[in-house]
Parts: sequence; structure tokens; C-alpha cells
Amino acid sequence: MATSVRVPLSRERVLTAAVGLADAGGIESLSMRRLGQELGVEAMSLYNHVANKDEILDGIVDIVVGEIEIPSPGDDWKPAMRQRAISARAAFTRHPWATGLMESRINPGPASMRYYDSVLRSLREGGFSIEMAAHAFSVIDSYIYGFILQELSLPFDTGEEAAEVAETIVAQMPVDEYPYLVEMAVEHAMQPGYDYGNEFEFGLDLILDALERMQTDA
Amino acid sequence: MATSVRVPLSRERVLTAAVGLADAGGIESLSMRRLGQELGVEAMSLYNHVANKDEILDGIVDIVVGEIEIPSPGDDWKPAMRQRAISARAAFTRHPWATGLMESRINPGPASMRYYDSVLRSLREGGFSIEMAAHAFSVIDSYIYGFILQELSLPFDTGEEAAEVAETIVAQMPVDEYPYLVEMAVEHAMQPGYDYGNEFEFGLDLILDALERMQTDA
DNA sequence: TAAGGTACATATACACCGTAAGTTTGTCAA
DNA sequence: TTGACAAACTTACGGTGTATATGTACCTTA
Repeated sequence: MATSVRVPLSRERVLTAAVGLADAGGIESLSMRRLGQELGVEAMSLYNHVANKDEILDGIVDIVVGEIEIPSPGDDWKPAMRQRAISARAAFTRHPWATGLMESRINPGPASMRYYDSVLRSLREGGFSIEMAAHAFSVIDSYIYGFILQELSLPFDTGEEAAEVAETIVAQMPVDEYPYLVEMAVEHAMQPGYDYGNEFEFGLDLILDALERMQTDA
Repeated sequence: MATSVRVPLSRERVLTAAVGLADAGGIESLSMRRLGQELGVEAMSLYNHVANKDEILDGIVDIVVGEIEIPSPGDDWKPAMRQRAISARAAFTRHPWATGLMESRINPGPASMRYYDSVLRSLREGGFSIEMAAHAFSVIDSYIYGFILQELSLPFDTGEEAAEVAETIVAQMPVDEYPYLVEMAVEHAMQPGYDYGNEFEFGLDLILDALERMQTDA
């Protein structure tokens, strides 16, 4: 009688729906009840496929990390690092909620492991010693996540928006108390064509060039 | 009869207690009810001094930022940036919960404004153009927050702990699947004397040196 | 001294949250 | 047909932020 084909739930379907929910309404809109609803199921049914909500959070972070393009064997380390940085920023921009989750998530999933391993491989094959590879990994990764974190905490998305927001903020800011902040806002952030996102590649290249110099000098 | 002197609640007392609660039990232990309890008051009484919980979160982030040593007028930009980076890391290490809050907090408080302004002043007085100051600010800040974020997401605190954790992780890791991860763990992180925190100054100096070179070359 | 206003603490209530425990249902093998 | 098992559902508990309404203690002014 019931012609509807029962599509069974699965860990994968749960996680995919969770990513969709977080994308649509932010991480705070991801509750077990809403997630169940999204899947046409009661909240408690989800517990047949994941141990608890923490496991869901770990899982969706790993999904986002899995979207980052990883270096292939044989790639030159410098363009490879450049590319993976840009790809990481793109992934976290698509899923802004994932950035804040990084801090609280302890258990790396398989995609994260593969990601880290391929980055280290790229550096080691590029001639970095173990210690220098650790240095390079740390500084590049810190920069990537830090930049994304800062970018996401800005109260605007586009350059035009930035100018508007800056204008209203400056208007109600005690100018003589924060003169350099005002200067930066008025003479830089409020200028036409400004886009904070453009800063990303400046810092990235500064770091990559410095690492390259350090490597060739040694 | 009642000899107890009534100490009235205030926004400041609320925020201070909130910082204490978050320090003691993490940010998820900070609830309005527990906070009221801490202050000997019902949860709803807090709303006479703060608009809502978000305002508390904004407020305690600003308190943490206020603990960062800021450059004084006249300081050389490079040691000033170095010092404020180290001081920022120390502040966020004392209050780890604040790092994750940075992403979700939009409204900078007075301490944050003063902090940003003094950093910009240091760079501008150090000879950076507005554009270069923006570049430098972005790359240094991104690095600082990114590093802290990474450091906090490590599942260990000390070098010895790191070695232990690495050992158990590697033991259950498919070695041939993540060879470079294993190499890094065994030949670096598990070595005596290892401490991820030492990476901080390497990356910091790499960035500061690169900025200095860029400035003198120009 | 009395009256009125203001500031702030409280009490109650609502809609949500994660999840423990127990019960029912759907599906497939014997 | 029966039995077993997986997976869905139901109910319930103790927590969350906060809207609303209700005291209550103090200060100001007459």
C-alpha cells in the first residue's frame, strides 16, 4: 500500500543535513529536533546513527575540511601552499560556522588527517627538514585560520557595505579618542574599491616568500 | 536588624563574575542562572544591568582584550608589535574561552577600540603608510589569533603530555595512510623537550622581519 | 514626617535545548 | 508463521534565555 520508498537514515545523511542546516541558519540553528525535522524523523532517531551532538559537530567540521583542495604529490611546495590556503579560505567562507567550531573540536576526522598529511608531504618533498616543516606548517595554518576568523568577525561582507558601516561607526565614535582608528576608517576602509579580503594574499605571500628565503639561505 | 551591608549589583560586578565563571568552567558553564547564583541573586536581576546574554559575552571579551599590554607612544614598532603579540597570547591563554568568542562578537568594546588604535598608532609612527599599516595589522593579527586558536585546539598542554597523546594516537593510526603525519609525530612531537608553544615566536619573527625588510626596501 | 517615584530584586511562565529510558514498528531469515 | 533485530517513536527530566508581572527598599520633594 505504502508506495513511498523508505530511504533509511544513515550517518552520512544526518551529517549532510546538519551541514545544510548550519549553512542556512548558522550553527545555533542546528538542534537535534530541527535536524530530525529536516530529515522527517524524530530527534531521538538520530541517536541510532550518531552517539551524540558532539559527534555531529566533529563530523561536519571534517566535511568542511574535506572540501579543501589538497596538494598532490609532486606539486611545488610554494604554489601548493598558496593554493591550499586560498581553497581553505573558500571552504570556510562557504561554511562560516565551521571556523568557530575548530577551537572546540578535538577529534580530527579522516578528511582532516588526509589534509594535514598531504600538507606535510608537500613541505617535506619540497626540501623542508622536519623541524622547518613544522615551523612552516604552524605559521601558514595559523595565518589562514586567523585571517578567516578576523574576516568573519567583520560586520560587513562587501566593500560598499564596509564603507557604509565604517561611516556610521565613525560618526558616533569619539574622534579624538581613537584618531588612528578614524584615520584608517576614513582614508582607507571608506575609500571606493576597498575590500578587506584583498589583504589575504598580501599576508600569505609575505609568509611564503619569507619561508622560501629562509630555505634557500640555509 | 540586618547588619549586612547591601552591595548593589552593577554591570561591572556582573561582567567580572562572568569572567570568573568562564575561567573556572569554560564558556558553556556560563548561564544566567549560574551567574545570578554566583552573585547571590536571581537570574532575572541581571537584566537590570545588562540587556541580554549577548551583551555579557561582548563585555567579557572586551575585558580580556583590555588585559593585553598595548604599545606606548614612542615605542619602536617592531618590539612593540612583538610585545603585544606575546601579551595577547598570554591573555587568551588565561581565558581560553575568549578566543572562540571573537568570531561571534561583532560589537567591539572600549578596550578593543583602544587596543586597535594603539596598534595602528605604533605602526603609523613607525613610518608605515596607511596602506602598509593595514597590511601589517592584518597579517600580524591574523597570525596571533590563528596561532592561539590552533594552540587551544590541541588536546594537550605540555610537551610531556603531547608526547603521550601523540603516542596513543599514532599507535591506533593507519601508519601507511598518513606517513608524514606519523613522521612528524614520532620524530618531532614525541621527542623530549618538544613544546608546540615554541612555534609562536618563530612565526612571529618571520612575519615581523619580513615587514621590516619590506619597509626598508621601499 | 508623609507621599510619590524610581531603581532593582523577585516570581512565574514559556518555548526551546540535549538526551536517558522505555516502547512500538518495520524488515528479513529461518 | 515466527522470531530476532534494527531503527523509529514516545515520554520525561533537568537545563537554557528571557518576557512579563509583581513586590520592595530607598530617595526626593512637599
